[in-house]
Amino acid sequence: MPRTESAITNFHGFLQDQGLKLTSERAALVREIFSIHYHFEADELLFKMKEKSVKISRATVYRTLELLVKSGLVRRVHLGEDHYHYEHVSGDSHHDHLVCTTCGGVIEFLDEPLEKRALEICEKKKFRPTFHNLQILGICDSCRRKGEEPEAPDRVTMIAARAMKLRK
Amino acid sequence: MPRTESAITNFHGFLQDQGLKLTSERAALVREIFSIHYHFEADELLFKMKEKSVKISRATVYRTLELLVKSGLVRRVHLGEDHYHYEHVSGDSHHDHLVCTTCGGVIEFLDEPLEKRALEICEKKKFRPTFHNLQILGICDSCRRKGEEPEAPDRVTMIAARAMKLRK
DNA sequence: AGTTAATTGCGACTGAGTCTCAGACTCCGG
DNA sequence: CCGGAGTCTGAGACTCAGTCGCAATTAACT
Repeated sequence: MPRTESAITNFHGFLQDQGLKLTSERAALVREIFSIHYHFEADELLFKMKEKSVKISRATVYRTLELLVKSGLVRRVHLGEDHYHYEHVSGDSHHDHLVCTTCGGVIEFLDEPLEKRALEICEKKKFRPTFHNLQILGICDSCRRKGEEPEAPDRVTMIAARAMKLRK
Repeated sequence: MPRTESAITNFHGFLQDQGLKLTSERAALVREIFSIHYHFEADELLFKMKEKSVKISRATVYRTLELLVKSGLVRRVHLGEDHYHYEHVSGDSHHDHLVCTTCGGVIEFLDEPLEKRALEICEKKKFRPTFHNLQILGICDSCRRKGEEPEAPDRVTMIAARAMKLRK
């Protein structure tokens, strides 16, 4: 799977166009990001690098993510609550998200008629779209089956889930 | 315009159902919120109260907003970047947003075919939606006209714009 | 190899949002 | 109309994501 290396090449090209440099830190981050086939958070990435004993500072992680977003190799997504999540762009394209408020799971989808309709709306409003972001919050099938509406939308477990992430 | 008072009545009902109380602070916040006919941020609300010399602490503002969201009288929206924005629900319903990345302006819209399509997608995926949130980022008509693509998406001015908001 | 501008890490900082707890208030029953 | 139980408030400390400034380092072109 040479996807990762081609991503680095792409990124390198982008950096050169901007008069910027491809450093070992940046390359390592791209490699890591393209091995994560899911959404991730900035601090999660930082933590993974630390686990692998690749020393990269928080600032660099954030700076690199910003560059990657600008280059188009990585996309920023809002999922349900809180702060940002990221995902790498796999050559192919855009999709939207169904986010389960009970288990936190995310289902991706791409729906042509919906995309088309969104463009028509923009046209009507004379708005030139560059990107869009649709999340539908709700309850996924499996959560619905086990226990109808298992209480509050589980802020608690989501927080607990990330409590482990020691900082620094 | 008795909308505000009926909102307070609604909220009172909601609170009672939960065994909670309608305090003067909560009422004042509801009154303020229903006089803002646009999106606002939590700290902005705090600031407005301060301006009017109605003393309400930050904690109370956040706590009340949470209750209002739960009660359905206020909606949380993501707009473009950063943190949350809120808007009151005006009896009528849901809408989505076109957000201009140049001037920060927001155009609201409600499009039936699009809403319908979103529901169909949920059905297909056996997902029970409770809410959705669509933002389309791009360039609005007037920004497009004056100067094609006036540089970077103006993070700077957005930050400057809020720099004035002294804390406390 | 040398130069120079870009990059890094560090630690301090910011800003939104949360938590704790003592004192204040609401609301209900009497 | 009063008292008590339990909710609510304000203040300030705290958290957590993200940013910034700066001195030391490094990529990349010559």
